[in-house]
Amino acid sequence: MHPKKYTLQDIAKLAQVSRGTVDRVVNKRGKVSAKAKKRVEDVLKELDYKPNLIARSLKRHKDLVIAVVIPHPNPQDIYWNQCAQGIEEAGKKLDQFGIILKYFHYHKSKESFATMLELALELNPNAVLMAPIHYEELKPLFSSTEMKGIPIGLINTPIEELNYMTFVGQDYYKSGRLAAQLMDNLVEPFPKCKILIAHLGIDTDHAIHLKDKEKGFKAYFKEHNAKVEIDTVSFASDNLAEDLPNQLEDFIGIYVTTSKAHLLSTHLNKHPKMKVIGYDLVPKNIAQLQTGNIHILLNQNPKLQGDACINTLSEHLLYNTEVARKRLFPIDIVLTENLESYI
Amino acid sequence: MHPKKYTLQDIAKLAQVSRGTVDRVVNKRGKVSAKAKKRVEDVLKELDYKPNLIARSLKRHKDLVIAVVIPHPNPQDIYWNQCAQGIEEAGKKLDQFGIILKYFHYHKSKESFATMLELALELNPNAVLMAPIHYEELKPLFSSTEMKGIPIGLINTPIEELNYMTFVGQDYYKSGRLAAQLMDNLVEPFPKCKILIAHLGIDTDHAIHLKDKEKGFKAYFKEHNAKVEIDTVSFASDNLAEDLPNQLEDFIGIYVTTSKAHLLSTHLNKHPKMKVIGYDLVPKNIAQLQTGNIHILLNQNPKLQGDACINTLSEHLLYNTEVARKRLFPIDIVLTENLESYI
DNA sequence: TATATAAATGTGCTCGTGAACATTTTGTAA
DNA sequence: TTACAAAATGTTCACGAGCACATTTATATA
Repeated sequence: MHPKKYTLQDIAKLAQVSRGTVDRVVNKRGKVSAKAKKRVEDVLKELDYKPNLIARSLKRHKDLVIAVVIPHPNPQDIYWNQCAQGIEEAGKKLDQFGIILKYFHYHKSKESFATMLELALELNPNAVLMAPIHYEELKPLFSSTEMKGIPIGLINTPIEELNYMTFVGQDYYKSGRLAAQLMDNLVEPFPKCKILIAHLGIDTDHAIHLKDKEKGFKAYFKEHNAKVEIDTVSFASDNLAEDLPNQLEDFIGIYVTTSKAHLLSTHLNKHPKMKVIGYDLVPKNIAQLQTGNIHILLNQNPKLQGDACINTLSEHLLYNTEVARKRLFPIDIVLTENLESYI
Repeated sequence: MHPKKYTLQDIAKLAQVSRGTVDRVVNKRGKVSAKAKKRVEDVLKELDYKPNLIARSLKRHKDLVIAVVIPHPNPQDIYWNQCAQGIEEAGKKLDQFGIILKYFHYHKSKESFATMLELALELNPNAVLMAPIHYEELKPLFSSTEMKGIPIGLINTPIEELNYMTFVGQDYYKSGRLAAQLMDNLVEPFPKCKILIAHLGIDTDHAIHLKDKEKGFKAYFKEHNAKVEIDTVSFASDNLAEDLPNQLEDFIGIYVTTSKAHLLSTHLNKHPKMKVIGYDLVPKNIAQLQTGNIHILLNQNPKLQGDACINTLSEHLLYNTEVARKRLFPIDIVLTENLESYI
């Protein structure tokens, strides 16, 4: 049942060559005659040889370095904070295998990002995990020859033009569609109703995604409930007191595309029937979910994403496996009754 | 930043003893003088020595065996089928580390389970992963001395009396509560409404869980919407034609606690406004979700559960780590708009 | 003190691979 | 054919820990 494990020595004997030759074929080091190469490859295929990774990483004494270039995980920024947590936890386990992570946390400016990426590249890392928030500014750095050959894992923002190896994130358009479906189920079917899309406290790092969410949200209603009227507002500041439309009573639901849904709380007291859908399990949002001001939170699972991205990269470094180019995480729907299971 | 890794040899030199002596101290093999032992232990503590697990498992030539005792994963039974899938996929990666899985699939009878568990124990496995469906019958087997010392991972059913090492599963009571909340949000607030809890096509292996779901469902409504009337029906057979109450029109929603919600389809055509919540992403359920007969599916994520359980056990075997005693998975809420991301 | 015996300590080989090095075979030009 | 480099192939050691075995040291007995 369980396949016997073959060693280089076994292969060598069967192919009637030395272990060194097999090693050269397996690791594509060249210096092997075509004839020998074929014999070895035949045996390799025949026995389905898989190198013993334990032995391999024992022998390799130099550490493999993964440079992690992400926004600074300050506690206020739950997304990157949790993401960093996932990365660090995954990193601890990889320590065993001689993989070490070097962190380059940047502040949210193009300059900081560029600096950190350059610093990271100076290390000559074996792989780079990064969140390319300022993607336009990135292009010159990416095209530089320094980047050549280093496997790149992207998180949060897939930039197709880049030659990345793997991407971990979500589909923001679908996230918007899902929010719309939830809203559609939540609100009572009035003959006429208005819903507000609110981009609150927007941060440059997610601006692009917000547009995708908006598109998805609108697309859903266009397909399923065209009589619903949808307005959109954006506020960069955290202070909504005077900015929010006074006529909130016209609306029956608010879709907050950022993690700032909790900012609405003071306004919501006047509109107890308002349905609110927001993002991310930040403490303030959780509190509002429990008081009933927020009805649904969508969880992007940044921690799992960080974990997944690091694991994909390290798996590639260690085992040279083919990796999925895209890994889209499901969007978890969080209500009060299943909140606990997510935290 | 990164702590240097010390080897037995390093310790030996500093403690002015031989590598063998250090080895004896580290592995508590005895045959060391008190004086030497102290010297070595001091150095060990000083340098915070951690054995290199890679080298250790390279040397260990005998495989570690995990016996997997779960219901037969036939394609009809999506839960165990996916669970087995997760286990097998996790197993493939562990192959590398000399961990092999031996399967003992049982048919759903006490006898079959007992037989398989005994067969598994005869192997003298290093760990056991099992789904203890027939838990009452288990007790004698568990108390037997054969079980002593073998780490046990439970999946699906936590049995507190057992001395298991780790459990992976869900909280069924909370699952019921969540379903209730979703139902509560879905149905329009009529002055009087009746909701049906349906245990359809019940299988002995989940019978206990179904009761928990029912309790949770009822508890939620008792707390939040006491005027809702809740009826309960159970059908073991798959043929509901004559069994289902004719007066379905009295009900406004149905909570199906099993993966058989799709069986309702023929009846639902007559009741287009009926809200249905079911479990598991089986193809038939998915089809009904897409046609709109089923509104929400709760996904128990059996595959991830299998993966998690195997990984926890093997991590313990390889690295002797402390493991979480309980790992409760969130219940995913699946609508048409996020269905794709789960399959 | 010599001798037997146990306890303590040290040494050497092994696991499978990678890489440096040593050796053999092949190819090419005089 | 000889000479000699280049290419191909073979050999050896190292990685760190575990374990069997060899060796040294301490203790007890006559």
